[in-house]
Amino acid sequence: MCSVADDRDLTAKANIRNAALRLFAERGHDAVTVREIAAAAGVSPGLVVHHFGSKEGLRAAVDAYAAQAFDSLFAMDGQDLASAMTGDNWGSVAEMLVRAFPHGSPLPAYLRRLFLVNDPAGAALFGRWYALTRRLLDSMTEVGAVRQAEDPAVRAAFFLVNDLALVLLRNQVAAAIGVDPLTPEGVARWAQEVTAVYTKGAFVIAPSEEPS
Amino acid sequence: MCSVADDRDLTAKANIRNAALRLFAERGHDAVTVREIAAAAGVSPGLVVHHFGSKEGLRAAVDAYAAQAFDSLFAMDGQDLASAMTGDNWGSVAEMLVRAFPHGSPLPAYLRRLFLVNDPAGAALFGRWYALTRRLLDSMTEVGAVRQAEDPAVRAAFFLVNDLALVLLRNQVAAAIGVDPLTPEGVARWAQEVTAVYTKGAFVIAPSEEPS
DNA sequence: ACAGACGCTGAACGTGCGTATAGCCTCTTA
DNA sequence: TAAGAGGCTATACGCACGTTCAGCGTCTGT
Repeated sequence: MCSVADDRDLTAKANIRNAALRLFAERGHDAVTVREIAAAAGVSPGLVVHHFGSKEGLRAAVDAYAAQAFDSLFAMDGQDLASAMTGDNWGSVAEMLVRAFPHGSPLPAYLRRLFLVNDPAGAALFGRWYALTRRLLDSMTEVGAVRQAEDPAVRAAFFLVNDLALVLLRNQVAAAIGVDPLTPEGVARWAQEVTAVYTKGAFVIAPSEEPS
Repeated sequence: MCSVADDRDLTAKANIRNAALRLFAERGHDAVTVREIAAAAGVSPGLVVHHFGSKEGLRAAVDAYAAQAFDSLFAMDGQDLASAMTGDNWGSVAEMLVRAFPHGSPLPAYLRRLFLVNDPAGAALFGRWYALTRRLLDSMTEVGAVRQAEDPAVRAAFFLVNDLALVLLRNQVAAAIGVDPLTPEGVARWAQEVTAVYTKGAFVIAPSEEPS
């Protein structure tokens, strides 16, 4: 019964969890061995299973820790919702991540793993964020900050997916445009162009447009 | 010296490669064993290494096969470039994938893995597609089909990344909107809304907009 | 001071992996 | 028909993995 000590994260147990989080994010669960995690945390392999029961238990603990970190973005997003509804800037998941996590944090990469491995935790996270995006867009539509969507479900998915794509393809985007998009400078440059497309559009309407 | 027989893909070697492609796409290279690939192909494990030298050799062969399949999309995109420049519909990577690969093809999932693992092949593919997107947008800008971008490099990355996101988050999007976006029906519904945003925009311009 | 618990280590165990090897069966070629 | 090559299998080997276990030091409560 140690329900008090797990908040104070200065212990070896926390070191193991942090090392595992970083290694899992970098290389994936299967490609990381318990011995590597132990070495990175400066402890023996036996201590890992002593604290977490098994490698799978460690994975669950890391998942829970990351999920808590990501859910803390919800509260922040709740108050961002009001400012976003003014419509004067683009409040995105990527911007939230940049503001919430310091440079070099393994959490964006861990988020990427969650989505790309079809992890149930990732699916649940996507579902919550999708519902949030949908509600946000509905609210903004009522206020008149965004146009009425032809297909609200798809548009909410489109917006969310575009934000997440910046996290998922961070490295490739950085190589393409020369700036890491998950840095303050990078996200600013990204947001400027995205806002332009989202407000003014990009394609010129063709003269032969079908009314349908 | 068997440089003739490797085109005719009815052999056990091709079966092994196809089984490996499917399993690699579904679960990742490391999570799949040579014994599983052999069982899926209906051969013995020894035959895998006999034909491909090692598991890494098999991986390279599968990579080359997939790269060839994806590069074949280039030619198709070359002739799509002309139709896309008319501006009457949204020619995207996702639409190309839907048209090029039958339902249940492992190639979209394999593409997802390529990007997930920071594979050099994935980085190269992204680079080529980015250059293509950039050129396409430049051409369309000259013709007047799209507005002049404030930041052309970022806008090209934004467009490409949005398309790829549909591939990367296919399952999550399917769960959210109720339709697999990589089916003809799904991509049609997706394209309609995306085209609407790309042409008319989504956000209403706020009265207090900073010029700067 | 003593006893129990806890954090932690180092060595060991069993398993499943990728790979090597020896040999079988079936074609082809002369 | 004899001989050789190549597709293919069965078995086994060595290794690295996750996990177990006996035991060490230290800290805490009585």
